[in-house]
Amino acid sequence: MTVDDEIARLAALANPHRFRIIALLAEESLHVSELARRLGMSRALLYMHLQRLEAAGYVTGHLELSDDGKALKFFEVVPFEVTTNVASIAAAVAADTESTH
Amino acid sequence: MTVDDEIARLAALANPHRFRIIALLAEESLHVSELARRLGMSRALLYMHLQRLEAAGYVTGHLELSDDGKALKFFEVVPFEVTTNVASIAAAVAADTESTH
DNA sequence: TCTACCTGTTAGAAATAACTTACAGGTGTC
DNA sequence: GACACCTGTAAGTTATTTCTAACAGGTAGA
Repeated sequence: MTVDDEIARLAALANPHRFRIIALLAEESLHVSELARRLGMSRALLYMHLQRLEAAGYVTGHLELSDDGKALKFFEVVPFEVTTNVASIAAAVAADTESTH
Repeated sequence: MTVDDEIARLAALANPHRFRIIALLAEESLHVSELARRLGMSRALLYMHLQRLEAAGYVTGHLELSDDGKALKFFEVVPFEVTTNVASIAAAVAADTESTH
């Protein structure tokens, strides 16, 4: 695990909106507009946060066709476990300085 | 654990400089100027990062008097283990919404 | 006194993240 | 056609974080 990777994983989680997104999706898979309604935030903003979460691998989205023919983008959580401690950080930094030299 | 607390813990780690600071201090306790020299960064900037780390409880600093009478501010890591997963996030969000109502 | 260290703070610039507004396009129903 | 849903993006603003430059003050030795 490289430093950039670990930081990306941590940074993607470090946001109150994204916490609430994960908490909601943990209960049930929801499509974007419904999620925006429940969280009381704009769809455009939600998209940004979903992109960050998806880029880090915490959630995944897929288009689904509803009964009445509408295309809905559903998102669901990808179970994860992020563990960071002194040793893992030291190892990441060491791995980085090794590869650069 | 409240949402703000967990986010503060995660955000405090999510920075390459702070990773390197922790990695260095994991090997040995160092004073600010020496640390700045090894990392190749300005003291003012280092101070900012150390404050964030100390505020989150990852490092701790104390003044120490050297043999020749100079006051040196040494920092050392406080062993930690940060674990985050879907359940812990859901719990934090739930605890938050409980207390607000 | 001058030099070489050290701690500590502040004001402002620069870079990044977060957020808003405003689009364009689609399907189905009244 | 008008309305009520939906996805998706781009431009521009605001807020936050990060970083620089500059300062004030201290001790010890040549």
